[in-house]
Amino acid sequence: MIEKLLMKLAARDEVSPEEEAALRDAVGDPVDVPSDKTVIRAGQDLNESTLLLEGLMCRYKDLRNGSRQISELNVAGDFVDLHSFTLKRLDHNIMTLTPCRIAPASHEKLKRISEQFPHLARLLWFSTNLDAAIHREWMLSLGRRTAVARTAHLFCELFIRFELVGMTEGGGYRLPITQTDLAECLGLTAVHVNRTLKVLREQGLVAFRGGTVTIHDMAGLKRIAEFSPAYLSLEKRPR
Amino acid sequence: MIEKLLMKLAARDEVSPEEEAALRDAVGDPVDVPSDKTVIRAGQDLNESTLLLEGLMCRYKDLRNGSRQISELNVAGDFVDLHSFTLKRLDHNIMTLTPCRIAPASHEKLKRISEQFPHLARLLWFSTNLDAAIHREWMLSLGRRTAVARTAHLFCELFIRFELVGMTEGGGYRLPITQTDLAECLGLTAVHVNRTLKVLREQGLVAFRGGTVTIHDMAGLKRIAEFSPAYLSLEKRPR
DNA sequence: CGCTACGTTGATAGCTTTCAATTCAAGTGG
DNA sequence: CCACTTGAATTGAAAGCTATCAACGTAGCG
Repeated sequence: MIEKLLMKLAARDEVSPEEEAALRDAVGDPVDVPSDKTVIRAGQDLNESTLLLEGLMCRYKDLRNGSRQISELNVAGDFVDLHSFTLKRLDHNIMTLTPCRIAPASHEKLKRISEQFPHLARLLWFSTNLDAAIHREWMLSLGRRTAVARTAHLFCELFIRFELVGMTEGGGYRLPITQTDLAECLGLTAVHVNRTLKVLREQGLVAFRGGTVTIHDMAGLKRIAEFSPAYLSLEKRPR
Repeated sequence: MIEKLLMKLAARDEVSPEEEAALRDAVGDPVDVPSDKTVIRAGQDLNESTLLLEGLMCRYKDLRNGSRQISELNVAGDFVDLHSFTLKRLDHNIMTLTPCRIAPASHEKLKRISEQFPHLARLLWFSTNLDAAIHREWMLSLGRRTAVARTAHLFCELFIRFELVGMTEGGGYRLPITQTDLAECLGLTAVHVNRTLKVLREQGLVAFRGGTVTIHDMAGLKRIAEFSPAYLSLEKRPR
């Protein structure tokens, strides 16, 4: 059940059998949630974190005028709100973008991990630091990249993140979200995302249709996105 | 020396005398660094984290065309790269924006803290999660707020962060950086920041001149920024 | 008294948004 | 099997916010 989470952790550091057991023990029974449902609301008091087993979720905030910014896309294996373990209340909402299966991990058990398995705790800490690194890259996109580069960059990032949990198929992957969802990730309007996708498609770089991303020219895509995977900490080393 | 760091932590949770001692023990001798110096470069292998004692620093990334995005401003008392403890290599550069005094904290000692003082470790973990929360708020600014709201929001955020370490004076604070620096935080050009500052000034909300921010109408400033301090986790509670 | 960094202002260009329509795909019911 | 419905994707035209390019003002300094 926590296999995808383990794949991601194991790509970054050794995980001992005892640590794996502790992690398994911390995760409770899975629950199914329909699409487009806000699972966690900003400000709510939390005593457990949520592990995403299947599906796509996102973190978002919105403004009074209704405009919304998604701050992270979460794929299977992601601990969508591990940061609530220390924050206790989140500053953003979390919703499903597709039907999802999730499982809780009580803060009580996570606390025990932090006391009895310091190395595992550091790995979990690492995971939240990785989220922050992704946030910084998105800031660079939002603040400085053009719409085309920004969109290309997101497709590159997701390729690697899906690859880490064995969810790419050939040069692409399933991403069953709407152009409006994409727009809310990219700080653009849905209309402009549509035009931007058209450019990427016509340049033979990548196609996003019917909820799947097909990368036709990875090198070219990375080039215009100025994509470098370093921020994803893909090295396996003691942490 | 670590007083400002302690002020910030103590605002969020109890810090025991033993924990305080462990923290003091982890921090090495201070060093002075001139302004505009990149102290840490992306990709470099790190075995210590840096505590900012005095001055202003920032994290930034840039694109091939030379445009730069600052992803966080760090004030005195901030651990500017605590996340390098688990990341080991940073995805961004860190530079001084003013003359600074910094002090190192070896990863070795931090590791010991994670093993012997799990609660203190959680507080440090909390600090990095707080950085991520700030990142998310900046993403909302970069992606969805107008130039005026974005600038106003930054001034609100900094007011609270300076207040936490006792560095506000009346309705304002020192912020000895250039409009170009601000532009790199806000995802704007320096020229547009200049015009935006003019609007804020003429509306009687806030003035930024000679490196100091003077807030004339905090309520109005918060209103146009849609500023709510919740993301700064200002509650004192067990973590 | 020039030099230089920073701040200010004006005019113009350009990317993205807005507003509106139209097309497409998929599901529902007659 | 085919209208009807609905959400999503496309496309066009116009408006708007921000960037660009350039010039000029200001203040600190050797």
